[in-house]
Amino acid sequence: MAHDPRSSAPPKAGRIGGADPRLYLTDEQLRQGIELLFFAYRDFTGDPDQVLAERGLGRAHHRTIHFIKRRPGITVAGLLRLLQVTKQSLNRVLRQLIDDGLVVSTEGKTDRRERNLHLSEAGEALETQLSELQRARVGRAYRAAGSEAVAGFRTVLEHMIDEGARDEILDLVRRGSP
Amino acid sequence: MAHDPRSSAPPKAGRIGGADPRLYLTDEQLRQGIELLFFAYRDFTGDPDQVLAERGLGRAHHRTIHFIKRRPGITVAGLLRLLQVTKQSLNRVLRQLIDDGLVVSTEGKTDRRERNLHLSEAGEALETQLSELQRARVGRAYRAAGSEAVAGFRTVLEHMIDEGARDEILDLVRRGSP
DNA sequence: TGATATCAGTCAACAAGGCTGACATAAATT
DNA sequence: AATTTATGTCAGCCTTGTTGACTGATATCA
Repeated sequence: MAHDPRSSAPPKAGRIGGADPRLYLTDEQLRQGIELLFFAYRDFTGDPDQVLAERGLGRAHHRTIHFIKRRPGITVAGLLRLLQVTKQSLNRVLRQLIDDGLVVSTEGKTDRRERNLHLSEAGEALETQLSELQRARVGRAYRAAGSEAVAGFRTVLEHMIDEGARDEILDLVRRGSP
Repeated sequence: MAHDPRSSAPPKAGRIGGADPRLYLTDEQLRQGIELLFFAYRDFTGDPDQVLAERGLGRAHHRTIHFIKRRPGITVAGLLRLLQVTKQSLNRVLRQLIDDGLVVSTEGKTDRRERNLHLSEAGEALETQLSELQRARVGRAYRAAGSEAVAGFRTVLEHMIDEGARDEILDLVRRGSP
């Protein structure tokens, strides 16, 4: 890093240096990136929360629904790997979704210990409603920023993911199935 | 939006027409952006959590410390506006930080009802340790992605913030003080 | 076949960190 | 003097995460 991270006086130029070789990053620039991420993510997750609250659901249910929608037939273990929560924590959420008739759990075809998870019609409808809100927000931001910015946005986010799991996660995001 | 949000079969091209005619946005692209944001943010917030856990603190304390560091002397009300939590919720966190000697609360100079919040030396040290981790991650991602990507990253994030509060927040992020 | 491992589900207990409502105090404002 | 504002606190509730222990059904291995 270019200068002492402990110096509290913000450096003059917020400029992000030249095309490639030595990217001159000040703590101030990094801190702005951090705050931007905080505020953007807060609003990004804020939209669906109201819809969810009306049905007595929370953000955890949203994440679960999202990944089941995206990877129909995913097993409980697969979902656990994606969400990185404990089995007990997921089970409580899943239990509620199944009881509410939003998620359907079926016995595994080849391995009957497994459960394959799908959205019911009602689940699909809710997922659509929720993701609509987020797609609208992201879509607005993408359009306002332009395609080059979008490419940059994605590149930075990709590099922000833990290096160890990066390739696996990116594969997963792009291909859809684990 | 271009296509029926209720159609469950993923549309070939869920184009969202708009400002930039070259920008051809499919639902798939938007969904990838959403997932990328989810995974990146998870890892981004993950680093400090271990350090915090050792001291019996959580993410809420981190956010509080971050904003006090960034805006020394901020009042309780100011912090409430930034964090958008209830007074009771913030107070619990703040109480703990003050009791642990990480945050100092002093009577307002002009208005003695107010409290001005500052980090103690110990608080500064912790903040440095925590933000170091995040700056390292963001810095790595910035350097790997290059300056153009960084600009795009910021632009998209900025547009993802609620339009109503956007200017205020961006001012705040850039100028530092509310 | 019999032992072991794996996948899923559940019970119980706990903690962090949100929330609401009610209320108290001191200081500023009208 | 009355009211409003800034802060702090008590009590209770909810969601969503955790750990640990244990069960049942099925798959796999020796």
